[in-house]
Amino acid sequence: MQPAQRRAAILDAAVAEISERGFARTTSRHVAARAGVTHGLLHHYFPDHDSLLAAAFEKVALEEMDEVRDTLATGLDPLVQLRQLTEPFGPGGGESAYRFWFEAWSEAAHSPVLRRTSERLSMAWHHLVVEVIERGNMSGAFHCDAPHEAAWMVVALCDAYALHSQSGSGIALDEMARVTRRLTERELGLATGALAAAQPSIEPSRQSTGLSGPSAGPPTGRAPSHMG
Amino acid sequence: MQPAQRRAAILDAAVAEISERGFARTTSRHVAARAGVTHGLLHHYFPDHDSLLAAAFEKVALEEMDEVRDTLATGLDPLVQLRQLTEPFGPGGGESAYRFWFEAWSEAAHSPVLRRTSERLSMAWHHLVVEVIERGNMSGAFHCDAPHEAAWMVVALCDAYALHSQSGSGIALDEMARVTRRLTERELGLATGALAAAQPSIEPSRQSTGLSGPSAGPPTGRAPSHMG
DNA sequence: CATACTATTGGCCGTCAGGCCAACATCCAC
DNA sequence: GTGGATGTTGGCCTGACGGCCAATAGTATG
Repeated sequence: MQPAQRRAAILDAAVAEISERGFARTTSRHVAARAGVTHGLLHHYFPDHDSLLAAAFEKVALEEMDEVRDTLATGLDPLVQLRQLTEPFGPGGGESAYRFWFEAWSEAAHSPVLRRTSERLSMAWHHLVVEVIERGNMSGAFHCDAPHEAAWMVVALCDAYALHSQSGSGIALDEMARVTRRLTERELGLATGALAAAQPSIEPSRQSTGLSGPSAGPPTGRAPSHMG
Repeated sequence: MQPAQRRAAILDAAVAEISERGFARTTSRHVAARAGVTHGLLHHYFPDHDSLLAAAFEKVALEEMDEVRDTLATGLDPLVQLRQLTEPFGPGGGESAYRFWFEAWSEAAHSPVLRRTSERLSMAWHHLVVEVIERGNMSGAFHCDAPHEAAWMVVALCDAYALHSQSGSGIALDEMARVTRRLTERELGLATGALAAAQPSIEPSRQSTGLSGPSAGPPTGRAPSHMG
């Protein structure tokens, strides 16, 4: 196996371990075992344990930001894009894809490095939503007089969505989706049900984040709203 | 020191350690050191490490639910109560009080026990908000046709608030507070600024959660919106 | 005062973590 | 082919963890 592949395999294993056990409980030996190498080899690719965790986090973060850029570039109807933003879970699940980000949020409270990357992603994601809203305003699809604040509402509600799905909640996920949709419609001056009716004419291609195993998420599932 | 006091001191130390280091990194020895006892003594009060963590979590959870009940029982103007719900941070901070709950949310993804308690608190908190909204509807202060969903929005936004404050966010906390307030006003048919103008005539007494050190939070700070 | 029970100490054990490194395997350049 | 750089192994070290327990101090009760 080529060094680049080996390194990628180790990072994939690290991401999987972090998703399952959390940053604090992820051990070098478990990552090595999952990647199919001995623990001594990790030191060859990453100088220490923290470097491995940071690299794994950075990998997922970069892929997420690429996905944000791709979504912006599709040129789809703003209404359709917004629906994709407010419907994080496809039918049949996809919660597991959020687990890594939830761990990252939690760890960011302890790690300045993760916190900075978290902030970058948060801003990028908010910016995406603002852009979509403003495009919808221009095209006449929306009537939102405060895109900046409305975007924060959408982002925050999606984050809370992820939080409830991971930490145990009395609210049903479909109810949460309905609430998010209703908030979005109200803030954007849309008619009730307009968002649910929006269907993509073209499904944009998505790159895997490495989070989804064979049954980890829906084919069209996307990563969490942002991460911070 | 009486056994009950000692046990309480140990639990307080455990809560503080969990808030700072997280569940996974909290060690018996550190808790013992913070409580001013030797590590061997912990085994006298708690059979094992998990029991200690669970007891610490239960302690904070129970205090939180008591506070929920107290808030309901004050009989204050619904508008004032709602403002208290949507303004989790007093002037000058109080973020540290959220840290324990954020850790609990994260840990709930790994622990069925914490997850169940989390769900209980989530339901209790949502129920409180629904009751406040319905009382406001009856008194004429609000005009909300969907208290159930509106309550979830408020709760979710407050949770996202806590999340952003802990995990690093590009959004300023006062902006988040403004967004939350604006959402609440819109969902409840209030005039813009009505919530900010609401001032409590009587400040209800609050019991400490044991989270706030000398400079941990504002005197009037309350615990997070709920926990799940 | 004596006794019994509780609280508390401090040390020991086995386990496992991250870090380190000598040795071996592999592969490409010369 | 030879040699050196690179990839890889597996064992060792130190330290810290949770769990455990014999010994001691303290206290209430008779």
